[in-house]
Amino acid sequence: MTRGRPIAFSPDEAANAAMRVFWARGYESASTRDLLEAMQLSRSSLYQAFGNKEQLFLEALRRYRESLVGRLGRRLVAAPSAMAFLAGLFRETAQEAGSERAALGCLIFNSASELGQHDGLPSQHARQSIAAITALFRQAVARAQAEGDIAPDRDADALASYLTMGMAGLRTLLKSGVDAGQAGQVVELLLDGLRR
Amino acid sequence: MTRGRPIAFSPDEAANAAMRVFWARGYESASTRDLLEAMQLSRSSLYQAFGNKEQLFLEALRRYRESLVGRLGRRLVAAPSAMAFLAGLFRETAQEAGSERAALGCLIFNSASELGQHDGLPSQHARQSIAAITALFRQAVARAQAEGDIAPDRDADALASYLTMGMAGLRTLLKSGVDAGQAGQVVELLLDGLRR
DNA sequence: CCATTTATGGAACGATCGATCCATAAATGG
DNA sequence: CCATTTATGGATCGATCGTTCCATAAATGG
Repeated sequence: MTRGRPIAFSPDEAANAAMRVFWARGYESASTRDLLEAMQLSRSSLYQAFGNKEQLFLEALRRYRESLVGRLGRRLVAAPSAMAFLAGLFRETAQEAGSERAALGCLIFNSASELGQHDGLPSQHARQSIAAITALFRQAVARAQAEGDIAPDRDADALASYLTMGMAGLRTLLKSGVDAGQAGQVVELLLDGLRR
Repeated sequence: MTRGRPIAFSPDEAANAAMRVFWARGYESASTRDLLEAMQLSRSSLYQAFGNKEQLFLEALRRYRESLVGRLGRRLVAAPSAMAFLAGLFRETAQEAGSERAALGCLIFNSASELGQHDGLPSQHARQSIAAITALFRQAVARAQAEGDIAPDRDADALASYLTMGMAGLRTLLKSGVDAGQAGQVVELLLDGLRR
């Protein structure tokens, strides 16, 4: 059935390598040289397999979103309570302070900041990803209300946006070099805002 | 005293024009072509007057910070109460939703996100600017405590960082295209977290 | 074993990047 | 008016950008 020379690389691993490059350097600043080196393939193969830089970036955004939302969704389902999930997520993020991971930030928020309200597909994708994060937070808030940890009369949509704002702001603080102590205190204040 | 041909442009206006370009496009994406066009001067004049792109960017960051911190400082002093200052600032920012101004974001947070924890002077400058914003918020919180709007036993430093996180997160939400209604609700939740 | 198909390596493309250089313009002090 | 000093416009630099193209390698089906 298949004819011709078979590819000598894993498209999956190559795409993940590209994602890491975009994550660390941003869309514009990530050069094709950087990408080729990290993906360990030749120019021809990159363009043959992924089209061009923008399409490769879209693939990276897609993978990042799918991985993030999937992981958080599973974690929410497995958590003993939605509030425990939210508190754990934000506290762990605060604990990243000072690490290389903290310096990376989040590819979605990074891209939203870099691309803003552009017309292109990457910008649209980033905005949709933020909406997906907010939707996940909304699920968590609704469950926390059902579990009695958040008052049922509070606006779940507003609280979800509040959490998205909190995560975006927290990631900015971590990028600006805030220490784990400060980040932890901020997160506790953020969580207090949830409980009442 | 002064010899030679006088400059035919206003360095002050030129620097402000450069600041607006960096604000709208980011550091790396702002090309010297963009800058020259906005500043309305020739390459020679730019390099003669401002050194190079990085030094011009530093000047832009310096001006933005001075303008922002100065304006907010005056506004805080003039406000009937520190809490009124904070509520007004965040509510007005939320009202920018959907506007071109909202798409621009804040040059300081934009730069912190783009440059992260780099070694260079621009990154350092952005981090110091975030610290300056937090310091201003701390003043406001301390005054609000003295004025009875925030309980005196609360940690002013933590609340100041909480506000910086809130502003950074709010700017990200605005960039991602959230509407004024959602932004307004988020800000009210943020302000509730201040009062208790 | 040959014709066909696909992947690969690398040269090369035009465009643009930030930066430098030089001839010329336009002011000054003497 | 002339010598000097500084600013300006524009050509030009080497490097790098994203992308395309072509010759070659490596697999397949017949």
